[in-house]
Amino acid sequence: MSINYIDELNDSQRAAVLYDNGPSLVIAGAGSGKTRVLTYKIAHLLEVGYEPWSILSLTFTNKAAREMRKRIEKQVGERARYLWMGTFHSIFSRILRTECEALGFPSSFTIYDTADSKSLLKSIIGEMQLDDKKYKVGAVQSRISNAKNHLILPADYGRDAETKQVDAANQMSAIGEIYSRYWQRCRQAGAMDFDDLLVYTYKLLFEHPAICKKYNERFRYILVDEYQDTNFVQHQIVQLLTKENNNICVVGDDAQSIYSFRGANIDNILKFKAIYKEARMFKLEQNYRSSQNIVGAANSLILKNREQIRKDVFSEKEEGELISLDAAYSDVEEGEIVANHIHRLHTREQESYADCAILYRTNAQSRIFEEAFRKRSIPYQIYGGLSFYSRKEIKDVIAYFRLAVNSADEEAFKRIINYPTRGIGKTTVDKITSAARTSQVSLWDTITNPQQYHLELGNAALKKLAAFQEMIMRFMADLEKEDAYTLAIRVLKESGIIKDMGKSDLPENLSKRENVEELVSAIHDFVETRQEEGDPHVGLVDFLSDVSLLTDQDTKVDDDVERITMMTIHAAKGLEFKNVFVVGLEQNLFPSQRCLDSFKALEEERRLFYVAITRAEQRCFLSYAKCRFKYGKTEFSNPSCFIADIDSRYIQPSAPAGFKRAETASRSFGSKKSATPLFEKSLPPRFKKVATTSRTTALPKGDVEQQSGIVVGQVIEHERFGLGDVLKVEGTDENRKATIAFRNVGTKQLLLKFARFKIIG
DNA sequence: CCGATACGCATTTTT
DNA sequence: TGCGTATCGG
Repeated sequence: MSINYIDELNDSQRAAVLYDNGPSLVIAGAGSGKTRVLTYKIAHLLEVGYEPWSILSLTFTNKAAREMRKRIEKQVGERARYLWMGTFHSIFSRILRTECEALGFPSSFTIYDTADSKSLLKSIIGEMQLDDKKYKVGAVQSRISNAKNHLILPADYGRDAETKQVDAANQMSAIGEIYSRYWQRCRQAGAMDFDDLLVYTYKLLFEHPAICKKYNERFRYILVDEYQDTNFVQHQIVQLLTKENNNICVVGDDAQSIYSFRGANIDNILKFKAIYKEARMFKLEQNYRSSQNIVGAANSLILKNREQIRKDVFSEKEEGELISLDAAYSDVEEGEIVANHIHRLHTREQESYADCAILYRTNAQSRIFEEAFRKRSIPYQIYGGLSFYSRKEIKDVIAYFRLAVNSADEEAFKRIINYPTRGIGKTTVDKITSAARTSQVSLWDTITNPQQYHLELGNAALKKLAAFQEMIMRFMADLEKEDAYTLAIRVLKESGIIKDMGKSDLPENLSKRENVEELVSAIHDFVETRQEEGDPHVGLVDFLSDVSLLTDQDTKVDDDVERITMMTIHAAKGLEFKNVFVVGLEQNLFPSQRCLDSFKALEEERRLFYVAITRAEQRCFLSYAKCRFKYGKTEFSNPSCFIADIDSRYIQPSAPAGFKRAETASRSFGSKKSATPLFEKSLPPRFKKVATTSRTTALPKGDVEQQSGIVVGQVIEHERFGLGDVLKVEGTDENRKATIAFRNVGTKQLLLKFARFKIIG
């Protein structure tokens, strides 16, 4: 087996692949074959003598890791199995499981997900008797997470001047104390949250030179994908792991850094060469995905960003269609316009629905498109929303597993102590909690030795607790004996979950049962796969350590049916579609208004738009609405400033009839608005009701007649439906209605009393 | 312990 | 506006 580097790689890809002597930075423009380079590079390393287990490659998603492993398998076969390949979190949790005794953690430590960590923070805020209106759990959580990402531990937190200042400004000066307690409580519970997996890995390597050395010797070559999305602590860990061999290859695209709100630090990639002084830089600039027009448009857009590594992305594909730009009057009309486009593509161009994607800035925007598609029976699929593993029923079941594996797990305990209902109410739980706090032991220990920890409860309550405790003990006893699947079934039966869920046949209950069944079958699959791989005992412990790091992205969606994909732009990163619709291009939506005051944030939004456009292979459609229903109100806005950032020669100049008018109209409207920002809240004068029969001051009939005097053949411009031709006018006075054929929304009957429109001609 | 009702909040979310 | 959660009362 030999790799044909000449035929399968272009010059710059080949150079990046073959360079294996010291650190390198691969700047991979959108669609430039980044994964190809990574897989070939690993194949090359194997060919020149690296053992598979001495190569570590880190990704951000399980999906990316799986796909890469699959592709490498195709090239090098069996050996791919022994590569260290996975997400930062999964690889580090694996290391931590073997080494964490050095940190004072049990190897069976629990991983707290965001919900667990929120719940713990809530308890702490309550215990400290802080005002939970001032100390919002989410805000506190993100402050702590931010500190961890910057390796500021509780002991240093108060000392950090900037941190202190920010917290004081937000009237949350107790955050440091909350952080300390949270840190302590996680330790007591034998739990790490997602950030801890990184922080403790760093601590492990930094404070234990022998362990650091061991892993430096193990990993002789390290590759990191999506380097633009790494945060400070990830960057530090990578540095610790590479300090002996200095063999590192990072791949990324600064232009696609869109996760700074999660701590991603674009400087890691921008300043890579400052840290690894002798690093070689390779630029992959040929885009194999998109037409020349799309690449040109994206380039012209990103050129407006100041902070970036210059590159000349080019395409040798066909020139392709120009980018289409549609101005809609309202969010509803935008939905109709997009649906019309897709309908046209489907019937006239034989495009599959599966080749079309709607990309938006916020999840809330999906609804209008759903309605438009449903109306036309166009199949669609929405990505995002509640993930499988964060559903209540799934978390409840898993909490049983967690408590059996790690009895100190406080969040798991609280979740299931009275689920299914076993008569252990809030008062009892409060007593357990305070007894546990006083003695500094876990909730579990407290109910195991109630008298030792002064748990003052009635006999009935004690009896119920003992029964609960015995049940969990039975599961604990069999952790080693039984496989995950068998034990999971027993947990479901003996805990009474199955009985509880069988109680009602309400649709939501049915779906809960389905979900639990899906979980059980996932456990079954897990056990079988591991057994096939030669693992003699696959217990719940193993399942748990795997499942905590899974996300929605890992649950498969059946793609047998051809349907339109709808998702946020963030979710679309790394994907590609023949036809892409980027919608809601309005000021205050995209870019989001929270970004307008910060230069850095605005550039990130622009990168987000860049990511959106570069998902398209052949056609890219942009659209915006002049008004949009938001929080129960109609809000008006201007087209996104990003539209003007695209060189106009890439944009289809001749919009269909009506659009030009809309353009000019919105522009003149816009100039007014920017002069007086208050104005956007009120209804613009041109959309005053034509026929006003206000409740308080009813106009005389004659006036109504005159004002609502629209006649067949006229063209009107409606506030939400846009341009339309008057087909018919009937009825008198208050019941007067008109039938209007709107150009983009179809024919509608409007009661003139309520209709907001103006007569154009 | 559940249901009704009120209240507040409302980007993006790889792990 | 519309949802998810918090709280109170039966």
